[in-house]
Amino acid sequence: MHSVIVENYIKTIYQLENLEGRATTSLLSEKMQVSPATATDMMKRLADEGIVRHEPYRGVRLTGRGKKHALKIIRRHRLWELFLVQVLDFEWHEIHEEAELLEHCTSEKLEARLDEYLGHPTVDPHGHAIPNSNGEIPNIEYIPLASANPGDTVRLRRVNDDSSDVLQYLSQLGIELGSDLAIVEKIAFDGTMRVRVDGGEQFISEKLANHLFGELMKGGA
Amino acid sequence: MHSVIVENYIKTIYQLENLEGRATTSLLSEKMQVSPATATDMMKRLADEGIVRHEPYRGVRLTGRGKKHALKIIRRHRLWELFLVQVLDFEWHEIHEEAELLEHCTSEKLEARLDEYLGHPTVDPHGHAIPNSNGEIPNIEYIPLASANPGDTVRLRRVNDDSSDVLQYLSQLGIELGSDLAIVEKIAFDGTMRVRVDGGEQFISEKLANHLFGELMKGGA
DNA sequence: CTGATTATTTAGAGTCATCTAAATATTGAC
DNA sequence: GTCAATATTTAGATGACTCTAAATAATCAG
Repeated sequence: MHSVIVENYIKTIYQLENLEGRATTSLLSEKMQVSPATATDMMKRLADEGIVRHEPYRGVRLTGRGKKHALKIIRRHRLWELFLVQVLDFEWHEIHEEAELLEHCTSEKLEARLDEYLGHPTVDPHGHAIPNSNGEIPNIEYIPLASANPGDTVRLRRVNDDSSDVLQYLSQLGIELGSDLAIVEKIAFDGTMRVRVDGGEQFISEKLANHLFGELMKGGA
Repeated sequence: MHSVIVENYIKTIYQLENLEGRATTSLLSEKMQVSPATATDMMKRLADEGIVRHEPYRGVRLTGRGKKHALKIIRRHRLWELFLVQVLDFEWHEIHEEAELLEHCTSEKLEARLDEYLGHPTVDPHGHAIPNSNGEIPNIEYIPLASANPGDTVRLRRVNDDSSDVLQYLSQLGIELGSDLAIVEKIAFDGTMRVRVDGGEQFISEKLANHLFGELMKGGA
């Protein structure tokens, strides 16, 4: 079995691959908070183990086996997040760090029991899909709020940000999964949006709007 | 903070101290499955940190601080055990190994939420007292089944064994916490007991009987 | 109370994950 | 297309935890 450290590299490589196409030395070293030399070493080690394919100077991509590993860890992470919210009454901004630890001490049986207790859930409290026990993950297409226009209403379905601050801020604005965000105005200059939520009006920066995903309910391009 | 490894040494020292008065090099090395040299190293390290007091060639004893550390870990272990049984429907023989991992990835907040969810419990599924959040642990006096005599009935309150096999075997015999064990006969030769439980008769070896603790209900010396 | 046995410690070394500094390869500006 | 800037890899070293083998201390039998 892999150490906690190695599991975290595998998970991070998966995320970088989804985000950037592949995990380069500098991206990996930044995300893992280690020196580039350390990232290179680990990429070579994982390549030797058949978890990734390494093209020197061009980064790594997970193999099929590597992808399965990563999805297993992500599944456990997201099951724990949901469990913390639904059972132990945690807030959505408190769960990421906890799950980051718990995901590495979860046996097959514990994973199965969590899954069962939660009724075989398909999404976590941030709206991310939970891979099934075979490591399959549905690819649900939502649009980023930033791509919507004045007159559109977007129903929030996913927040692509594990940062506690961002999630806490959204809660403060009265925004949660399922909230309908009606775009009143989009400021051309910096992309900031004025949106109506539950009767109130809020400003959402373009940067934040790029992390909010949902379904277009009415209005259009 | 301490590594998982160091936490396990601290916990093991606590257990050995309770069992044998102090943790010697050989006991510690055996329990931790490391060489005696490694145990010595760790004892010296923990002494430097003020977790234990080390008398060379005579083993270690936890300091006040060390004891607090140990009881924190044990508290988390036992809360998780109870949680696994009560919430996730685990059997009592399946929980030790799981809790052995979870105890090391439990934040203050998670510990508090577990405790709250379980209604501030005082004993775990094997009947061991759960230390409170100040690291205080009540010392409840029960008698070992082995000390009881024919005619006595002992109500089972604690099983001093984390081995999955032993617990599974007890379940097979229909014995659980709260069971009344009526001693029918004690074989002089090897101490084996014939006991009546729920209408059936079972044999319990002296070795096992020394791991079963409870209250004397009737009969006497 | 002495010698043999057993327990403990010391010495020296290995592995894993990490670092810094130096060397090498790639990329981008002109 | 060449050279400077940037990214990556290599080389050598460190700390945490582990080992084996050798040295030393404690214990026990006679």
